[in-house]
Amino acid sequence: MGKYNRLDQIMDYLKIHNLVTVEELVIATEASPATIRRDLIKLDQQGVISRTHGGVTLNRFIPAQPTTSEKIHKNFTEKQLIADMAAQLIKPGDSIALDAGTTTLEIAKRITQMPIRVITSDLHIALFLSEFKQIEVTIIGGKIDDSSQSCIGEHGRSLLLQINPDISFISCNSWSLNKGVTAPTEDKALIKASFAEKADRVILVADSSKYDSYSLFTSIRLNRFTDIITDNHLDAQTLQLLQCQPFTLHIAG
Amino acid sequence: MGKYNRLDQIMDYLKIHNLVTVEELVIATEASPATIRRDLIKLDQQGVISRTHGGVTLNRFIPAQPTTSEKIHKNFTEKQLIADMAAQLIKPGDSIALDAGTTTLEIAKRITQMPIRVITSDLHIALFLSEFKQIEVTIIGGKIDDSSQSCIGEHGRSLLLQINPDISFISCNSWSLNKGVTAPTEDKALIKASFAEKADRVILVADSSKYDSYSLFTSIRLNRFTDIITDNHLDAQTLQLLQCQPFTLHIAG
DNA sequence: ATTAAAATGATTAAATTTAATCATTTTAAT
DNA sequence: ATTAAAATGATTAAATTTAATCATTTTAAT
Repeated sequence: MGKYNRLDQIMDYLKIHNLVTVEELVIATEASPATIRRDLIKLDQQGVISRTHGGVTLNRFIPAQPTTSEKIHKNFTEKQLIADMAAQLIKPGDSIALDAGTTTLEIAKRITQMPIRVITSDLHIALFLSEFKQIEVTIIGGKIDDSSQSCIGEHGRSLLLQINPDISFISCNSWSLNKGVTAPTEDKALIKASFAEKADRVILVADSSKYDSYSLFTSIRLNRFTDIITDNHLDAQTLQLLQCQPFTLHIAG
Repeated sequence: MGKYNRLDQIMDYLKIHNLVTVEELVIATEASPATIRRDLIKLDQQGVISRTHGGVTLNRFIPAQPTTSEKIHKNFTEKQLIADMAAQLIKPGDSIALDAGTTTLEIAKRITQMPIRVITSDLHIALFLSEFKQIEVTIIGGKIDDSSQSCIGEHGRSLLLQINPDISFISCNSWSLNKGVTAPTEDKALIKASFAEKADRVILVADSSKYDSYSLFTSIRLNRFTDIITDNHLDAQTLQLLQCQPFTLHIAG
């Protein structure tokens, strides 16, 4: 396996120190400023850090952040369009459930000023939303899955089965008409399924690039959803097929 | 109450954008660079943000971070000394429970390379430790308390009562021989008490400045603890009193 | 061991950010 | 309405960071 190199050293330093200068990393790694800058360019291209003229941080969350105001008004990704549409379905006073994921995090970013209750399995979403006073946040609890930094396991499931949200937003890495929403581990599949259990409205938020792929465990059949929000890059045939299904298909963008 | 001013605007911008430049804030607030810098100096003095020459972030956690290498080797606070001592009591393979708080977060920072299991109520600790592969993290779940960004309520308590850690580290804002460890709300007191329930060793980590103050709810009597770790600023009389108690008193520093 | 490629470090100029200063505008008190 | 104090904005020089270039060192393949 990959050995512990200077890039790992920089990453570990960034994990412990919020905002860092090149100078600090020079001291921590005993490399030259030029080398550190070259490393930072690599890490930046990987998308794991953010840089300014004079500062570096780990991208703990808030992925693919446009950094200049120019960019804010263009380069909307599919996920952002999907999140826009999803957020519009939420009304003040609602209780909503947010599955772990970047699309659901995008939804979270759009509801910060709304008086609502949110239940989530995602540490990033919980921490992010808990900074806004109008929002009451509940995290389901349980063992933390390293890759997604979200809760998995029976403990969180038991909480989800006790709660009846107005809307449950579920994201995924793979979905298809045949296999439904699938997940790579049984644990993750179980939590995802629990999100769909008690909600009045169950909404899949998934971009078209994830369509027609699948992982080992089926979590939720598509006909369990009341709505699916996706982007406008599905092919015509698929579109036709999905429009005949019992759920409402929303095309964002 | 205070109205929504430019400082709030800056803070809200920082909550959504990880790493930010003065230029961005100029655009977001429609103020001049000079004004933004003056605001940032204020926020920096309040300790809520970190600055470099060219970047600003919110201090999401990792409090009172020394920013230059000089400072790393001096200015150790009492909390850090306490955390040093606490971390030394942890052995590879242990299961430990970490109460919410900055002292326990300091402990977390010292055990990142150790193969252990950690259970915590604190979102920051959970998120922080979940980035290190050797550590298995569990969060107790429940409603998030805004002020401490940690879990409170019955759901998390039920998890704590199912788990038997080797050591439970408990922090507090107020402690005394008479009233024990106290907390401002019943919810918080209950969670804290639950941390002390099942652990083999129950350790209070609290600096001396918090001694002899109290809040409304008593959470844990001092004689429930097996150890107390504090700093060397307790007065002689108190010291003598505490040394006669059944717990082991550790003085850090 | 030799060689070529890649990585690193030092140097310098260019770009960017900050601090200091002072004029102007806004706010708050009477 | 008037006045003083505070806040803000513009300008410029100083400080800091970055990018570019090239020499040197390290690494990997034969």
